[in-house]
Amino acid sequence: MAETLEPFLDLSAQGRALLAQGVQVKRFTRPGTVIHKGQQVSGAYLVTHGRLRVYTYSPQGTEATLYFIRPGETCVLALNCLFNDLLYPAWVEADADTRVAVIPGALYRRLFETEAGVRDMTVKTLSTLVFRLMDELEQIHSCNLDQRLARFLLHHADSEGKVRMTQQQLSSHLGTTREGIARLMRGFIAEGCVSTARGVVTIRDAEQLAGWGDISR
Amino acid sequence: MAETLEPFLDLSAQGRALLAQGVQVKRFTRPGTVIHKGQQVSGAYLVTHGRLRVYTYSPQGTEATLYFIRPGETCVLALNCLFNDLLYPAWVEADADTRVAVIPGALYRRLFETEAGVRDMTVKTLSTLVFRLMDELEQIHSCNLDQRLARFLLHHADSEGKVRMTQQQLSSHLGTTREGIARLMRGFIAEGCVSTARGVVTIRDAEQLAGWGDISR
DNA sequence: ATCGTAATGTAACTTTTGCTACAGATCGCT
DNA sequence: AGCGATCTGTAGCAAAAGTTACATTACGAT
Repeated sequence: MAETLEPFLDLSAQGRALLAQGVQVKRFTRPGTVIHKGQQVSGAYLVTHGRLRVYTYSPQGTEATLYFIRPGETCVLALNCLFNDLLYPAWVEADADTRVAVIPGALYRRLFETEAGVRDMTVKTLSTLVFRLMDELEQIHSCNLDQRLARFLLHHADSEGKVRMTQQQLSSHLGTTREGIARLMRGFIAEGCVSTARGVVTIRDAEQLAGWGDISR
Repeated sequence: MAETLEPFLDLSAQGRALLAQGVQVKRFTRPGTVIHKGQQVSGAYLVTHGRLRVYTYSPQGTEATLYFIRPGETCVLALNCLFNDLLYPAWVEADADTRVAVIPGALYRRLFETEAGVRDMTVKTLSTLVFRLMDELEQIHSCNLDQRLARFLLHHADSEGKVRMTQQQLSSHLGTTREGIARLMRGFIAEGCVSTARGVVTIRDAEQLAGWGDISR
């Protein structure tokens, strides 16, 4: 079980032994809640398979996805809570069938002290998130929704230029409404940048989409 | 010189010796640029006196303050850049006469490996920022400007309930325009929450300001 | 004391976004 | 094939915030 974590942590022999003792592997299926807001965090969460989704609710009740955690990634918020003795500030649910390795808090702290690999991973993870969040903030107050959506689509398209998400999901990601997304899509479609179908957006002209807002409209 | 850093870092004897060798103290006066965007980061910046201001420009040319660094705090972005070999993603200027201890990158990394105090400080600093940023993001898509301004004022008032900033500065902090701030102030003043003068906002009724948006208007 | 500069106050207008309310389309299931 | 559920498309109105433009007020320096 613990072997799957190796590639991410790069541990010494002692570290591996310690880890093997303490890790618990948990499984979650499709729409399963992993952590509630305000919950005590029991340890570091390392996703090995599947995907977790971290989100909050706005006072109006709409939810906004903060980010996903893919295999090999940890939940940074949980790390934060561990190191600062805080309660978890958001919700987490399984976005697919997911396996998570939970490293109990005390063990994680011990590993952090002794294992350079764990330290590196921790700092890198935190740093990456800081940059992601700052970028997000900058975008929010320097771009309009259309530019943010364009960027989001380009960023999340697969190799065939398809983004397999419903407009509802897109809107939660951008913290806006479904109607808003539909309206923007209409604009994109009118210019031939994009075509839509149920649950899929297909990028037709990435160039133009990337330059959206610089030129027309 | 290095002694002023002690309280923040809590070092062993070796650590102190190492630090004493390598630290440089730099001084900056009032409107002095400390770091440019895209610059290589030479080390960790620890402010001992005065205040630094970290900000970015939006494409429209308006600047938005990200945060301040007060005595005892370090520049998290610089830490980030150090650990991930990135270029600095914003601008920094001295907001007052400021003294900064610069711990060169290599030295900082060495201290990080050997000194628990430095590790703690690093992780705590990063974590704190992550929370601050997330809170900011959440606020942005769940509060209107009036609520954000109210909160900002309450948060930044001194012991006499005064916030010594121009409306221009307030607007950069919230990523909006000066006129917007003036408009909101008018609302606050009308309700008697606040009074304004050149360069100062004085909170008259903190209770009401805190509950802004829940009740009236 | 006066003059220039920076800060504030105001107002009308425009754009963007959110909200409400449907209508139509697509999918899976029985 | 029929039905319900989910997803998408549209439209109109309201609220929020940005834009432009200018008047007024405080401060500081000479």
